[in-house]
Amino acid sequence: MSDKVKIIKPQPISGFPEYLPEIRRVEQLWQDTARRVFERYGFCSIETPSVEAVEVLAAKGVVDKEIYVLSRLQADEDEKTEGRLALHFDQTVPLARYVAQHFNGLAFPFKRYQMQRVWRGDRPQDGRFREFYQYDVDVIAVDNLPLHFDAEMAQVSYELLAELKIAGVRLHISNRKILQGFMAGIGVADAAPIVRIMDKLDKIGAKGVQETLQKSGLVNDSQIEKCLTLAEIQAADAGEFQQKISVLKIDNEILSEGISELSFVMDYLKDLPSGAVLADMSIARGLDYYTGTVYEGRLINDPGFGSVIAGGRYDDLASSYINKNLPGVGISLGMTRLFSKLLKDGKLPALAPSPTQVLVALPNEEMRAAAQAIAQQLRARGINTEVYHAPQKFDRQLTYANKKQIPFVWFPDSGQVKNMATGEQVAADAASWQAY
RNA sequence: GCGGCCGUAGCUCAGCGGUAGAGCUCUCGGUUGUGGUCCGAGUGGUCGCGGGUUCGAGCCCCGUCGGUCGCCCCA
Repeated sequence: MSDKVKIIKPQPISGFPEYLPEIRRVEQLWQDTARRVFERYGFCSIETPSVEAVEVLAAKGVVDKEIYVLSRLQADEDEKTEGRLALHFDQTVPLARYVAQHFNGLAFPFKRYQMQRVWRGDRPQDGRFREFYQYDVDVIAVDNLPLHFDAEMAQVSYELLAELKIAGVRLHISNRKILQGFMAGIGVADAAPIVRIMDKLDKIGAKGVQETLQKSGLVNDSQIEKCLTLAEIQAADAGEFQQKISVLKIDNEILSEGISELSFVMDYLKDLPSGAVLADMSIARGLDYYTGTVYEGRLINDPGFGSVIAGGRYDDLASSYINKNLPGVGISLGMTRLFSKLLKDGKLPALAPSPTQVLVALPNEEMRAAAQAIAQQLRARGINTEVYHAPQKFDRQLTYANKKQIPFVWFPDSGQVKNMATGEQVAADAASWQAY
């Protein structure tokens, strides 16, 4: 109580999410689950610094307007130009740098997962943050990386979502070579801008894509028709995909290669539940460096929300940092985006704000040692236990347990345990008591 | 970076020229140290900030900052 102290009004920083304990516990549950699933497939964990040298981040010619540069509040002029550091905007570039740097210390194919925050200076929006978690899974090999890994990425992603009981996400898969070969086959020189428009198919519809392409003036009507035909191809399995794409009748070597690769991947995934993955020719993520398989996870019921998973295969990932040929394939799960969506829709599991299972009540100061002894016995048996901090009236202590949703309260004076959900109270022994 | 909407209590919002409100939260109480439900009472706001119009501004005008939605781009 002072009118002299200047209060700095606490307020959230847009684009930098933070949660109450009960929500954070769900986030932790996601992380624990992801770790278990990734390790089940033999991926090991690495962690890289939050910052990289600006020149490392910029090596792939990424737009730098979204990169946060790090500087001290009072930096000398020469520090501002030399050896600048910036927050990483993804985990693929740091991985490439890491692999190049530790090349001799790693066994290949190198399978790693990485669950860190990344930063982008983009304008925040629904589902778009400036600081967010990505769970990245990648495999990097020397010279040759078997296609099985491309399928494994989809499999791991699916398995994680299933384990988290997240329904409504579908992984769309394509292959960059198909678009590339197709564009060459119909006589388009610069595919990128056209592909970017085709990518909006699910958002603006076939008509929207057609009109946008017409307005762009980059392609003629006959080409537009072919582009639309291609973009609208979706298939649940390899057989359906080959049947649908064969009607295009475009002869191009790269196109054929892409078709065969995508068929292989889809065939490998045939045992996943139907609807889990979908071959989809309209997707066009990461035009800059993906060279083969590309993935994009979208919400089935809200396609306009944006992608929650993105990834793909890239040849020579680390060529900017080492003179080796290191092909890789990886997938990045945009967990903060997905998390915020489920939170908003009320679809996250409801957890208590505290991990405490038993609150040992404190009747009076004389009982403190006895309360502590009970708590230690329970903790030794793996039960999360806390002792109430002060000898207050029991209604205060119970209110505390109630607010933290602690399921059991132990009364050391009577030697009884109260089940907060049922109100039932029974005698118990800390050496053998079971919660349920 | 460019356009539309919005800033009132801790939270969600009502009030749209004339004494600043509701619900939820929070605190206390409803005798016997036993919570949640229910009932009662109470705390809490220079109405984002600065200027202007007016007898009078939360309300109208200008500016500014912040938020939000869409576009670009992306997880």
